[in-house]
Amino acid sequence: MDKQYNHKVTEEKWYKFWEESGYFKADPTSSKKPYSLLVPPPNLTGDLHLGHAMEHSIMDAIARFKRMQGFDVLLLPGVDHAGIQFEATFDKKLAKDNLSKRKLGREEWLKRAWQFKEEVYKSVSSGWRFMGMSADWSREVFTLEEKIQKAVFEEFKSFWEQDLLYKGAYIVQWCPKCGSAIEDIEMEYAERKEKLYFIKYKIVGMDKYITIATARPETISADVAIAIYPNHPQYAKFLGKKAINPFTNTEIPIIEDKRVEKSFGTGALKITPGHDLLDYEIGKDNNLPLLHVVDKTGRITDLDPKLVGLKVLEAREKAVQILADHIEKIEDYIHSVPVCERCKTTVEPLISEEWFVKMAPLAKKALANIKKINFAPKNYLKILTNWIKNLHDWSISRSLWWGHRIPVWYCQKCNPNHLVGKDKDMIVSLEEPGKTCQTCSQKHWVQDGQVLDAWFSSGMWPMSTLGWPNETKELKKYYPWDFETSAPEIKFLWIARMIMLGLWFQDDIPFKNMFFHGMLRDLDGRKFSKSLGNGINPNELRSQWGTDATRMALYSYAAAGRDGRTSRQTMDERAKNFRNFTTKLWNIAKFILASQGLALRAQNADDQWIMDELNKTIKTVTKNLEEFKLHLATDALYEFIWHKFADIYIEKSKDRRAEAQPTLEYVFKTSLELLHPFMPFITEELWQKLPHEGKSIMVTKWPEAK
RNA sequence: GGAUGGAUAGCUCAGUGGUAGAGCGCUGCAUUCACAUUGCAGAUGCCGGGGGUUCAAAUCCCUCUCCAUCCACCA
Repeated sequence: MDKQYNHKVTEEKWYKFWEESGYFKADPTSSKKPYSLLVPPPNLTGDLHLGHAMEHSIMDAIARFKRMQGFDVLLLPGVDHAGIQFEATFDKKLAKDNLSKRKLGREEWLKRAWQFKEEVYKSVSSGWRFMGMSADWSREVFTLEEKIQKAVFEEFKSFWEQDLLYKGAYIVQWCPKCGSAIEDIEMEYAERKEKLYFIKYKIVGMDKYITIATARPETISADVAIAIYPNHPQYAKFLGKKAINPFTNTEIPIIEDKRVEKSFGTGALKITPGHDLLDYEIGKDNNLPLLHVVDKTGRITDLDPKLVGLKVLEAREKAVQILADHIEKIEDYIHSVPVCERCKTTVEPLISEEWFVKMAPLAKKALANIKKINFAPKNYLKILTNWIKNLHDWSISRSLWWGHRIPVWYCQKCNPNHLVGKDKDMIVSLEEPGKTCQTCSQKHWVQDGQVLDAWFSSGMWPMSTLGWPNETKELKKYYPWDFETSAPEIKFLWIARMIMLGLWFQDDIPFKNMFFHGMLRDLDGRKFSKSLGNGINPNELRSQWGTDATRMALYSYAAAGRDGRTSRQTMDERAKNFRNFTTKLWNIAKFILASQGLALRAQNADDQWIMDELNKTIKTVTKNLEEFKLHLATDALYEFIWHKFADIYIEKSKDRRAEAQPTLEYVFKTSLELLHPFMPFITEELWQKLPHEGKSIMVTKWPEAK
């Protein structure tokens, strides 16, 4: 045996051996019981970070454990097309070559986007096969590939036929930079210092004024009313009268609404239903008109001839100048404004034509069945249940090009405004319809220009990856999935959607065990991000300390739902400890193998003691793995192997070497088997050197306590 | 405003009714012995504050303080 362990050589050798032996492959035709694990698909554009490394390490440990227990394991990998993120990256690249969407046109843009996708994929995909993950790479799925496209179409079509889809003018959060509606959960808030303007409106026919407070004077020409809170001490007497908009000189009604805050400003609010969510609701309930004064590029529309063409902030300045005589006072005002999570642009609420899914029936079914899922930690059942209870309809359209294009075709001649309804000239179809329009008997089909929210497809991931809507043998055997893991970050975006869609389309929960790992953060508790430059590259850790040691270091952060703080130094310290552990294993093997063949059939109390301890360890490790408590399983193994077997038993065995040899071999071989799910490489290397049966530790039988 | 976590050794974290734990760091000793990528020994803690339940509380309950995350709202 070499004096020292070389992790690089070993890892490469055994990974290749395992893959070539077909050990990673699931076999839907086998009679073994299935155990299925669905890998959360990483974003196409993203480099894999420490969080992925932990996710992979967790899934792989469970997969290897179940494989050794005799299950037919499917560990299924995939890749996400990452809608907005990919599109933004690609557009940036095009801009460097002085190209743009407008210059290329949709068809050419998509052609190049796919080429770019291939390039990106080639450069990053090999990096995904890391941490020793025993995934069935032959089944890797991409969210835009044909199989998934078919499933997404079926999903859309079913919703349409079940009358759960509608398209409508609705107030949405619009990102002018991304040029797309975004959802609440895709926004974040940034604190901004702005001004609060107190503007006087004259009451028609009276020499009295009503003062409102607003941060957005530039939208004043889209005002359609003034609302006061009920029983306003000063203003209630103006109810039913009209006020004069000082900017446009038009008359608008004064109404009462309990949603107006007493304590904010003057207790009176200008109602701009086209550009504010609350105003939209109040406007709708009072049958007020809907006016747009800001367009989708963030500029003032021709509704306002004085400000037309100006950007929002320029318009605000000019509006304030024009309104100077009507402004009672200006206060400094610090508040949080919604910004786009991706590009940090201020989000503009405005009216847009979007597609929606009616969620009420899906939510109902999810709520009736969600308890069947075993959540780790348990409190996620409540968190998800509460969210689903308060669910709004799901806005599924995005004004992007990179994604699943909405499979709806309109007759350009008979339905030029692209209206939607069973009686409209439109067809739900993946391809351009072969038939003619029923009104004009001609073919003038144009497809809806928007694409579907990426989560509309990833929400179907548990089914679409298995071939749904076809009743494949995979779907029958592996659905529902036995194990799914995720960062808590996407519990609503992804996990809740999978639960609702799985129950809706497959009439069963998508996974039996849902494990939320914690978020790894830096020592100040901040997220890892490119812009902060605080990320830790898992590959550097692997090459310095070995994949096995890196995995073990990550398991110590793998308690369900617990965030962890770490740094390169902290990771190094932990990984170093486990690198030392691999060295220890190596040296134990050297010691045992030096006297191979020496064997006397005799036992003493020491042998009995270590066998008892081994049995206890088998029970602990098995139980903790069954309960997904990986950190406790690895703790128990580390303690047993190092401090009981090596420090005590081996030391004592030196006086009675031949007698102890069979026990030494047996205990060590069994320990390696218990350790294999966590440290796959060194355990294979050493197991192969010890007397053993079978071709690989990977497919040997999981130890049982005696 | 609502919800959910967390506060344990210098640092990062386990532990969830029965004599306070690990790793790293620190101190001392050991070295022809499988292993210095080591072994042995050791120091370090009012387990956030206060109250309660119990024979017994880091652990269960109440309360306070601080921290974090998520959700809602921000005219």
